[in-house]
Amino acid sequence: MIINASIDLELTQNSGQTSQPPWKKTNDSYSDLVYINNNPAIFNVMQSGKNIDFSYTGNVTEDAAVEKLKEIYDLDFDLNKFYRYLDSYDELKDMAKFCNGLRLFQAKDPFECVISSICSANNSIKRWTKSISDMKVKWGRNFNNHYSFPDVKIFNDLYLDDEEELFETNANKNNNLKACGVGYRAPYMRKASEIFTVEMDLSDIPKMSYDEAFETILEVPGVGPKVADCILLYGFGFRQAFPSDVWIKRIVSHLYFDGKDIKVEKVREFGMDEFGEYAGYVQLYMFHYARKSGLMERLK
DNA sequence: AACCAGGACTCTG
DNA sequence: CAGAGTCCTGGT
Repeated sequence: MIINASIDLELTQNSGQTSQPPWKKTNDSYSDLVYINNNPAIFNVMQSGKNIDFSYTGNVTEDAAVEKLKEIYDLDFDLNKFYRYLDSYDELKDMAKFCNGLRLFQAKDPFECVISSICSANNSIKRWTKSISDMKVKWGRNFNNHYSFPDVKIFNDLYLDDEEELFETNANKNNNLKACGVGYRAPYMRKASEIFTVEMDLSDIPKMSYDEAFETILEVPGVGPKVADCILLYGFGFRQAFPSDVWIKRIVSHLYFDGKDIKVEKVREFGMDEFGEYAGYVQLYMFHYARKSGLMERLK
């Protein structure tokens, strides 16, 4: 069925948002395993003009499936209104045309988003997406050749590296976190999953204010300000988050501060004050505008 | 083959 | 409290 909402699927899938790695691509369609009230379904999406051609299999109602699809691709977000907003500022004018149809790519699973975001720190998109995909194949549930992200309980029992694995058991090898190429982030990830079993419940986050959620998620090992904002934006839809890293710093500094070197922390405050509810989207569009327009090369 | 990029954390002053 | 050094891996 055609879902009437403009989006560029290719762009959105490959925009490096830390909710999840890109979905499995077969010919022109992307598919993945999605759970709706614990019922597995395979979602399949394809570009159809400006819209999405959506199909699914699984024991869920069409209404529930479409609703979930809208959540994941943020289809209720009014892109045209956002483009009018961008057009009204000299600094942001050019961005829409370089990123037309780019939308938030939101988490299917908040825990997957947390681990993906921790994994993305000090890392490349290519590398963290491969790590997460490897984890899914190793420890996720298999449903019609698609894999879920392993849940907290499973994650809790994982070994960190070959040594630990060998010491604990003489069974498999390469069945540990470091074998997924996460390096020194492995202990952060395991500690994080421990926290979610004993003292923090991810389902509480949506009930909090942005500030409270930010402070809470910062407590998780391996989560600093940038990663916290990624989790809040891509995992929980807090649009006022403005994830700030070196690239956003360079871009903001170039556009608004005459190239002056400013602290990443100041960039975050500036973005939140300046863009309000659009902060998350502006950050997304800035980054891709810089990539596609050649600005990134010039800022290096 | 030696270097570099990328955030969070830890240690130092 | 700010600034510097370190962590791992894939890429040049």
